[in-house]
Amino acid sequence: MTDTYTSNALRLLQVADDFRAGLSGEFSAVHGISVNEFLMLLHLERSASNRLSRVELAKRMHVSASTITRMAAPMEKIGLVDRETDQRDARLVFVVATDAGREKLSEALATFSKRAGYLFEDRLENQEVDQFASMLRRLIAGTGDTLA
Amino acid sequence: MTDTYTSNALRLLQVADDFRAGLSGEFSAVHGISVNEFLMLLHLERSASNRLSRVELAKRMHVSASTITRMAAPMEKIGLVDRETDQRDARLVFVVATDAGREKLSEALATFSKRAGYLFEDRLENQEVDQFASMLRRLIAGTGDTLA
DNA sequence: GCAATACGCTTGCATATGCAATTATATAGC
DNA sequence: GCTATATAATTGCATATGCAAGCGTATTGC
Repeated sequence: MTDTYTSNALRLLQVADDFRAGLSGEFSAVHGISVNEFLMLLHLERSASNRLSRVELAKRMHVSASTITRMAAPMEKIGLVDRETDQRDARLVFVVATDAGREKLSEALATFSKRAGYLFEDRLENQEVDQFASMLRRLIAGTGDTLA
Repeated sequence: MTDTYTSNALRLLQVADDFRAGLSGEFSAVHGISVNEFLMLLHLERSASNRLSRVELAKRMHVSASTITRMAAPMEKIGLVDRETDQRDARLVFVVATDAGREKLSEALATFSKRAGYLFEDRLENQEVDQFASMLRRLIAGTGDTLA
C-alpha cells in the first residue's frame, strides 16, 4: 500500500512541518518575524544583486505575488526591507533588504542553525549528514531554488 | 556561515514546500480536497481505532484545535467524516472517517504516490532510497508521529 | 461531597494567503 | 508607429488559521 517512495514523501512532509512549527514559535517570540519573513530575507541575501522582484520572490517562495506585496508592506514599515524600481522596466518593484533587515536575518539565522543542530545531531552519523545533503541537493535540482 | 546542518534544514524545507505546492494543486483540481484534509484522513486511517479526538489530531497535524473543528465541519457536510462521542468522557468529540472518506483517501493516496515517484525516481539510487528512509525515520523519532 | 483546577471543544477576532480582476508598462507583429 | 498581447504589481473578496476567551465536563485535594 505504501511503497518506500510514498513513505519517504510522507516522512519528508512530517519532518519539515515539525521543524517549521518549532521554528515558527521561536521566531515569533525571539525575533518578531514569521518563518516566511525570514525566508524572504534569506532569498534576498542569497540573490545575485541583493534584490528581487515580487514575482521572482513569489516563485522562489511558493506563494502568490499578492502575498509578497502584502508581506513586504509591514516589513517596509518596520524598516526591514525597502523598495527599488528598475530603470528600464517601470513595472518592476524590487524588494531589497535594509541594514536592519540583514541584521535581523543574521540573528534569525543563528536561531535557525541552533534548531537545525537539534534536528540532526545525535540522530545522523557525520557521514550520513553529508549523504543526506547530497540527496536533498538532487531532490531540489530543477526547481530553480538555490537557498542552501 | 551555513554549516551542513543548516543547509540540510533549509533544503529540507524547500523540498517539502515544493512537493506540497505541487500536491496542493493536483489535490484541489482532481480530488477536491486540500493537502491538510488529505492528511487528516490519513491520520484517521493510521490511528489505532480509526478515530481521533480533535486535540489529538491537532497535535499530530501541527495545527490548533480550532483549526480541526473548522476543518471537520465542511468535511462532515460532504460526508467524508463523522463525529462520535466518548461514553466515559463527554468532553471528547472524535472525528471518524466514513466509507466515502476512506475511498477519497484511497484515491488521493494514489495521486500522492504518483508524485512521490516523480520526486524520487531518477534522483536517488535504490540503495539511497532506503538510506533516506532510515534517516527520516530517525529525524521523526520522538515527535510522536507515525504516519508513514 | 465540594471547591479548585485541568482539559476538550467551540467561537470571536485578527492575520495570512490565494484567485481573479484591474491598472500600468513592455514587447511583438505588422 | 500602432495595435494586440504579455507581464508586474496591486486590490477586492473568499478561505484558512492561530490565539484568547468562554463553556461544559473531569479530576484532584481536602
